[in-house]
Amino acid sequence: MTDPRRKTLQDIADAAGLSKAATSYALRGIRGSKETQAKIRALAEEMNYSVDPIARALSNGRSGNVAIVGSLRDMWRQGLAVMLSESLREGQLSSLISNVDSSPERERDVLHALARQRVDGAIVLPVDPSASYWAEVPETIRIVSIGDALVARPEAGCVLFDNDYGVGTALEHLAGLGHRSIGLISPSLPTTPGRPAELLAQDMGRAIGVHIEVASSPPTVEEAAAVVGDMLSAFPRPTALFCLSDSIAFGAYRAARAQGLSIPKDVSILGFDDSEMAALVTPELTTFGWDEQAIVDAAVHSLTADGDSGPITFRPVFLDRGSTAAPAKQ
Amino acid sequence: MTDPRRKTLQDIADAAGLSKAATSYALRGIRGSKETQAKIRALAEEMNYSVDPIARALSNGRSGNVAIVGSLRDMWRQGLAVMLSESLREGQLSSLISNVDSSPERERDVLHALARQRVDGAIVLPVDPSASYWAEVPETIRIVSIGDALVARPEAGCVLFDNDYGVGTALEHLAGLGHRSIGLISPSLPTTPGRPAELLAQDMGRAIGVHIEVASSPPTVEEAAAVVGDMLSAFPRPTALFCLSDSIAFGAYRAARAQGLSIPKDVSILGFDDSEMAALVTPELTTFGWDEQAIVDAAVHSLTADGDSGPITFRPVFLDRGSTAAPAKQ
DNA sequence: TCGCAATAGTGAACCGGTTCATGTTGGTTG
DNA sequence: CAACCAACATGAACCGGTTCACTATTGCGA
Repeated sequence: MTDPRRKTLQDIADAAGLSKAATSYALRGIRGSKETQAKIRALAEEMNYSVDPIARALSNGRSGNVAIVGSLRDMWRQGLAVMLSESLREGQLSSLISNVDSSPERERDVLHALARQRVDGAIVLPVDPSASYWAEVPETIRIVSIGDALVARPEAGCVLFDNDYGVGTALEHLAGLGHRSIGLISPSLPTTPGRPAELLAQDMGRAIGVHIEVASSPPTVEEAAAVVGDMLSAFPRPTALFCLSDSIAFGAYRAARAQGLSIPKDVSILGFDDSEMAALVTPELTTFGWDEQAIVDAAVHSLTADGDSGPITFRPVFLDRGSTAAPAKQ
Repeated sequence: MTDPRRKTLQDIADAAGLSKAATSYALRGIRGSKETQAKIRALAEEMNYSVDPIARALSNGRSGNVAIVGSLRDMWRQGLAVMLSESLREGQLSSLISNVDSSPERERDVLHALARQRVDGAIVLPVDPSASYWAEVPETIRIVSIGDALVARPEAGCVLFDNDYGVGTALEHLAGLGHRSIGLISPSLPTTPGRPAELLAQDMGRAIGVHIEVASSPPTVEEAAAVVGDMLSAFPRPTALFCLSDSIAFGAYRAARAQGLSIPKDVSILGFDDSEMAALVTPELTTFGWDEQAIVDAAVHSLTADGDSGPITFRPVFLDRGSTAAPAKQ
């Protein structure tokens, strides 16, 4: 591809002895006789022509780019982002990936940048689903959120998780083992009120007589270790930890070990997401798994399909491995 | 942002009572009096105007997009990709991330797609650095490769790893413990000849009287477990495994356990990359760490800086933890 | 044989910026 | 006072497609 100059539509038109317009239509199979279309296609192939996506974007208003925005510091979300971008590519869409850490400010900034970036849509793993800035993204940009519905943008598509089931199963499991004091560590913001999982857990805990203490932590092993460390130094400390992401659970492993607590004898740990590493730590992490590909497909479908197909909910699968047990007598 | 219609340059020009041209120059501070520039800037701010990146791209030939291409299935590379995109964003560049798994065919396809995608440059973690398709990307697209130099494209920037040091240190360490038969599992292609790390290891092994058996594996825990499983079922089996990525090392953990081998008593395992999980598995993984941020900065700088600044080489840091020991008497 | 619709193809306008070649000022200088 | 040079500002062309409104053919049924 020594690329002396990119071929343009005009070049093809000239070679075919047709007008630019006819060539454009033919290439897209919109008008013109079958023979003309075939001829033009062959010619384009032969001359190694391909439409300039930028020119097309300027002309018809769609860039073919989709933004993927979220807190992409833990491995599960990073993996999901990569899967999303792959799925989008199959639909001829490019993906612009932006990590916003766990910061709502960065989320807001990235969204504003998006508005001028001319993306056709966005798939988001929202940091703050209740923020008002979601309404500030132009309606022309279609949004699909994963994990939480965007309150300020009810028309956005969403792919939800069955928190009722997940939290219910987790609490039943732990309560069934005899735990009465559970720490819940969530990757969401401490300031965000009314996040389903936490509230749900507290309600359910109250119903079955289990005390639930809530904390939040950035979703990296290191930072979670610090948060969990604090929680475990309290007295009396919780006998079980329900971590809403595997990365946080791994941080809990580290914190527990740093304090000389053995898992699951001294403290039970429950994760969420079933990352690649869950079955590899010792003891193996009890966690919840997903069908990630199905989640990805649902999100992409919801973004690209015509009618908006209401929220879709996925139910996690409980994977009982080795990191929970009955609490030691205290 | 109810966005009745995006503001255009013409709107600003009209509001300012100036021509489109003058407005364009003023906004970019290229021409016009300081007062005019300030006035226009203020007006643009006030009217919530921002240039349409697509129109600009069409006009001046640069899209402001950079592609990040590589085998992004292991956590270390995924993390690196996210860091790269963040660093690029600080330079006002958007990043298009494409995973090509470990497949040279997909790498080629993605590169071809890139050529028509109008990216300004690409940062690649090459799957097959010796492939000829690297030369097929138009010269107008600047390329920086991380990890290996692209033989077919000598003018590309590159950020290299000090394989001499890494492999040397690893072999010395293992040989020093008494290992005489080492398995080397690399994430690169089995078909790719002359990859530095493997050849180096074999040369060095020969020099110090250690047998080195080479295998390659996709960089996911699961797939690596299969490859290592085969290696460990051979007789006599290697007493130590040098895995060229942590993900592969974790796969080796799984394979060793599946065969009832204890680490490091029955088999020593050495990783590479010092992922977040390395210190969390049991026993803690002995591995090599990087200054990822420095690598990212070097790559981005090499892509955006004016002169091309020759290859930069990073030296890994040996992190001796608990996954290696002297081999058991056989 | 006529009339009419469907089909093939065309020139020109448009998307929203950048840039070039060309005015138009005002102030300095011989 | 004419001549000249900055410094500013401008109209028009351009980037490479899409699309609209319109003309020239064709084929078909009445």
